[in-house]
Amino acid sequence: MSTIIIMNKSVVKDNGIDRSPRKASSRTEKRVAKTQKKLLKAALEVFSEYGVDATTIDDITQRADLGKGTFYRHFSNKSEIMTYLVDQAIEKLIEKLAVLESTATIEEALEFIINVHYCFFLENQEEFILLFQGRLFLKLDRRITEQMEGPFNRYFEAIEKLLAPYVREKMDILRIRRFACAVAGFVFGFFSFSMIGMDFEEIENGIKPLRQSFVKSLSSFWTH
Amino acid sequence: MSTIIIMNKSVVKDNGIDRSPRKASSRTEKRVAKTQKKLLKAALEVFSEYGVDATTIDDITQRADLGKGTFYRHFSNKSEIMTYLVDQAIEKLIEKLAVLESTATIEEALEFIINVHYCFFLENQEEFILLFQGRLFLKLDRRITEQMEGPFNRYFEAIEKLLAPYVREKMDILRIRRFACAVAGFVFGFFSFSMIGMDFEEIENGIKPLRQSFVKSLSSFWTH
DNA sequence: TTCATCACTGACTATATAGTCATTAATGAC
DNA sequence: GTCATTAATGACTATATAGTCAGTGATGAA
Repeated sequence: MSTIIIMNKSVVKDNGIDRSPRKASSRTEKRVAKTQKKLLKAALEVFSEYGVDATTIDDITQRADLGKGTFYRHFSNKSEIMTYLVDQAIEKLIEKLAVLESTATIEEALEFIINVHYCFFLENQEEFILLFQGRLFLKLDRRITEQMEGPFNRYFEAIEKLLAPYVREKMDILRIRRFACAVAGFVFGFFSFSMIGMDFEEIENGIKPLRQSFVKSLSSFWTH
Repeated sequence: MSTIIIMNKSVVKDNGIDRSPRKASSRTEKRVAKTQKKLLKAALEVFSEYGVDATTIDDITQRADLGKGTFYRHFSNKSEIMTYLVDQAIEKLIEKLAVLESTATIEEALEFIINVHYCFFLENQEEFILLFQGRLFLKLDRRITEQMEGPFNRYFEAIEKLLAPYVREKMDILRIRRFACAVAGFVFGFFSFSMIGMDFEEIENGIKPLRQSFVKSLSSFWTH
């Protein structure tokens, strides 16, 4: 009888000596990873093209050039892969927000936050559209909502964390949340509407001066 | 052989004398109108609850307490009833925008525009959610897009028309469009994000001071 | 009251999609 | 090279939904 226990994606020896963390992830694991990546890429594409709701599993697997059954080896349904992608996108955004230097003034901090969103929008349009849709589901379908409140709350917390150093003693947590809403709303909203009949250069020309005034007004609101 | 030509919903005499615009719309026509109203109300409800995509025709007719066939007597498919509702909602919003007095200053005009959106959001949450979804489709499904660009363009034109009197000679049409985007984006975006974990009073407290600073910064942007 | 018209109905059909599973192909241990 | 394991496959089934249509009932003209 073998002493080797084979688990989902890793092999573990149970005889005292645990030889190496495994040369492991040989070709099979790489293939699996590659397949999953293909699925995620394809899903992100079709989600942003057709919308999450209108997308079928066949759309995803056809775009990924994989069999339908393969999808179900990796994800249990459409909602799962969407949640995964939303999570990933939010994480990306949070990561970019995290590098703000602590020496910045409130104006610099706000400018930075808006700019991060702006760059994210420019460089990751598919993710932006996905998040925008995801945001919408928060009000529409309670079941999906529960899966997605996590990522979106982390997003708000990240913004709140950036603003925390500038908070005066008795500033309400609600006030900060409101602030985060205003910033996120402005950025998402402006870009979303900009997407009708404006090209990139126009959007860029449009956002710059508006960003300045928005930052100015927000910081004067912030500091009373 | 009768000289009366019966058309879809009106009766026309073709013998010279056209007696009255018809006592006509007797009970039958009222019943038809009532049925259509029930369908529209039900559709608006379920669209805002489940989302347009997730809604089925059965959802609509069940909510309206009508047979499924009845739906198809009034609308040819889901997309048609959605377009109708979007059109209606935009018209409502435009109508409220149209009453701005021409004596207002630019600050007053901006304050007014934002306030109209705010009231519309408070009083017509279902329509607001529908428009928000409709806005999203503009980028997602080219076929639906074509049906809906009309209403959304009229919306932008309405805002541009309000701002036109304050335009300096050589102000670009693009600049005005950008401005309209910023306003619409700010309002839609802020409310949309506000809907997560905020009640009405909080939203009201949140929007007021932000609106003031936003108006101030926008008007300074406007006048250079 | 009678009867023609047409709004309304909901069981039915056709179709699209989710999810399954027996089969095939690739991998890696020996 | 052989063989066990498991990833990938796509034809298949079960189900949900769109859209139809023969039948029912309300309306209004005579």
